[in-house]
Amino acid sequence: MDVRFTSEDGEAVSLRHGLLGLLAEGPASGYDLARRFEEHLGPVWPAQHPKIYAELSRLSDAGMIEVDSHGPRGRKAYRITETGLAEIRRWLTEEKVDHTLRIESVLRSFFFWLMEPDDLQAHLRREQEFFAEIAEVARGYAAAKDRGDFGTSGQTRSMRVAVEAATRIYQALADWAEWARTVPPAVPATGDDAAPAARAADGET
Amino acid sequence: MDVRFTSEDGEAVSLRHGLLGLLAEGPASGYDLARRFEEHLGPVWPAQHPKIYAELSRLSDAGMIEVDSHGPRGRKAYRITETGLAEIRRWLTEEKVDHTLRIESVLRSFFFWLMEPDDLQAHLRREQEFFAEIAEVARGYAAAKDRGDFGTSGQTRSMRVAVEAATRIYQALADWAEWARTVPPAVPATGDDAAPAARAADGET
DNA sequence: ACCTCACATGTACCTTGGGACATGTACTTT
DNA sequence: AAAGTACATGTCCCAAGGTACATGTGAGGT
Repeated sequence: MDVRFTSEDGEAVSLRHGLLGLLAEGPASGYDLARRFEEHLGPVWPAQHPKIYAELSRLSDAGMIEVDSHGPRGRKAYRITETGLAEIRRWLTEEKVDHTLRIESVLRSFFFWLMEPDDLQAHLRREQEFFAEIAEVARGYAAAKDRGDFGTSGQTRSMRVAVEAATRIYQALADWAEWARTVPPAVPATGDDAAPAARAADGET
Repeated sequence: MDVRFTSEDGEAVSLRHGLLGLLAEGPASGYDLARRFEEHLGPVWPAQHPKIYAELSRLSDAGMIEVDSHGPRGRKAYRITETGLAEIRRWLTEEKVDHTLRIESVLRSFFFWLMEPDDLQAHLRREQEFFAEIAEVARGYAAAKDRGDFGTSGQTRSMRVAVEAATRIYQALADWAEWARTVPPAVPATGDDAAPAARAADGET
C-alpha cells in the first residue's frame, strides 16, 4: 500500500499512535476509544471523537487495523494487525521523543509581571489548589493500582507508571505555585500608574 | 474595530498572547520575537517565524500592536498598544487556564508494556539523562538570576518563576524515569515469544 | 405506544501548526 | 571586488486540532 503516514522524514503523530496503543490491548470501537481517551489519557492528551473516527479510517486503509466485529447500532470494533503492532513498536523504540512541555500555566508565568499583585496571588492560589487536588486524585489512583485492584498485567503496570508521572508532575506544579506566591512582586513601580511597560524604546523612525 | 479574535465564547490562543506578552517588554521585530521565542519559550512553547509574522499582521490589524520603527533591511519593529496591553492583562486575569499536559514522554508510558524490557530500560535511561541534564541547565539559569545577573525587574522575576517551573518539572520527570526503571517488567510472559499482545480476540474475519 | 436517553458514527468547516520555498539586504571576510 | 553569512520578511500548502452539526439505533421507563 502507499498511504503516506509520516511527512517525508518520519515525524510522529500522537493520536495515531495513541489509538494503536489502545487497540493493542484488544479490540475496541471508535466510541470505546473516545471514552478511554477521555478517561485515561484525558488530561494528558485530549482527543475528540470526530478525529478518532477519521483516524481509524486512515489506519484501516493503511492496514494497521481491521474491523473485528459489527455490533448493535452500527458499532464497529477494530482489531490491531501485525502491521499496526509493528508500527507502534517501531514508534516506541525508534522514533525520537518530542520533549517540549507546552504547559499553559508555565507560559503564563513569563508574563506574571503584567498582573496586579493581588490578581497574581489569587491566581497562584487557585493554581496551587487545582494542581494539589489532581495530584491527590492521581495518588489515590496509584494506591489502588498498588493494592492490585486492577490486576498485574503489563497494561496495568504501564498505567501505573503513567499515573506516577501525573502524580509527580502535578505535585511539582502545585509546589511551584506555592513557591511562586512567596516571590516578591518586583520593584514597587512608580506609584500613580500600575502599568510598568508599553513605553520603552522611545521613537526614532 | 471588528476583528474576531476568539471564536465565539472566548477561547484563548497561545501564540497571540505569547507575542503580546513579549512585546509588552518593549518594541521588537518579528525576527527578534522569533529568536526570543526560541531562546526563552523554546522548550515550553515552540513557534516558527512564518506564524509569528502572520500573527503580527493580525495583531496589527486588530490594533493591539503598531509599527514602532523601520530599520535596516526591511526591519519592522512593533510596539504594543494600550488595547493590546489591556488584552493580555484580560487574558492573564480572566481567561481560564488550560491545564492539559501534552507531554509525549508520559503518553508513551501508557504503552511501555509493548516494549521489550531491554529497549524499555535503554529508553528510560536516555530519558532520565536527558531530563536530568536540562533540569541542571535550568538550575544554573535560576542561580544566575538569583545572583542578580539580569537585574531585578518584573520581567526578570517572572522569568525566574518560569525557570523554576522548568527546573521542578524536568527534575520530576528525571526522577520519574529513574523510578520507572525499577518497576518490574510485568509477568514473565510465555517464554518463547516476547510479544505479549496482538492475539486478543482470536481471528475470525 | 411513546418518549427519552445513552449509544454510535460520521460530515463540514474553520483555525492552528509546521515545513518548504522564496526573496532580498547589509555586513564581514578574503 | 567577490563571496559568504546573518539579518529580515514573507507566501504557500498540507496536516492536525477543535467545534458544530447531522443522523440513526436500541434499551428502558411511563
